[in-house]
Amino acid sequence: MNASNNAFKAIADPARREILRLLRPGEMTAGDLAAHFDMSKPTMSHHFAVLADADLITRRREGQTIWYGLNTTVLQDVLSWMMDLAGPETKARKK
Amino acid sequence: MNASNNAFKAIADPARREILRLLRPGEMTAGDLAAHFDMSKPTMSHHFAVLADADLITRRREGQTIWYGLNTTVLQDVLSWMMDLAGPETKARKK
DNA sequence: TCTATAGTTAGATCACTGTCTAATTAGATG
DNA sequence: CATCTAATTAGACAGTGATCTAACTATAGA
Repeated sequence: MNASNNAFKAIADPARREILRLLRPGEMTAGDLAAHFDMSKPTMSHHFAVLADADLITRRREGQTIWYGLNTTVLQDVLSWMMDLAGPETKARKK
Repeated sequence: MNASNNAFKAIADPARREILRLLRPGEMTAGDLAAHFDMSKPTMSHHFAVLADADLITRRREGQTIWYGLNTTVLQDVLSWMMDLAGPETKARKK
């Protein structure tokens, strides 16, 4: 039912949150990203796949290297869900 | 390392997000919460426990019934992490 | 104290997930 | 084309997690 469920699942993992944080300033290659972690490259590839499946990152090939970038549009959904909860005490909205 | 990791894990489940949403307007009893779901009471109890462990909800006994309430303080942490990512394009902050 | 009600705890099961090594694809280059 | 580099896919494995039934704890009331 919830389309952004994948996004919530994706950000549940600390490594994936760190990947997103690293991508905040701009695109990075898969290799450079992987270098920040003490994990095998296949494991990193898996995390990239989960993030991409949730539409949290973009993927672009350039020769041999693959560039990943942050896609904030889905994050906006997650953000707005959270702000609905954490926002001002009373809720004077729809219905 | 990340203290609010439990919170991210907790909100990864759709049922638990719905619980939080239901608690938004105010406290509810375990039974009334459970009535909104097609799950056994023990399963609901498990979800309450996960949310409580993440400090996302409060727990209060009153006679036979237990009242759960939303605790937004941890949500603020999650929120601020997310806003760092989804915020304005350039980040002109601390190192 | 017996019983009914509200809720949790215990224990089992099955699916999913994070991780690894080995093998594979894709592109660049001699 | 042979080979090197970058990255992914395949397959296995252990740990976690969502769920259930059965049993238990706690409170209220007759």
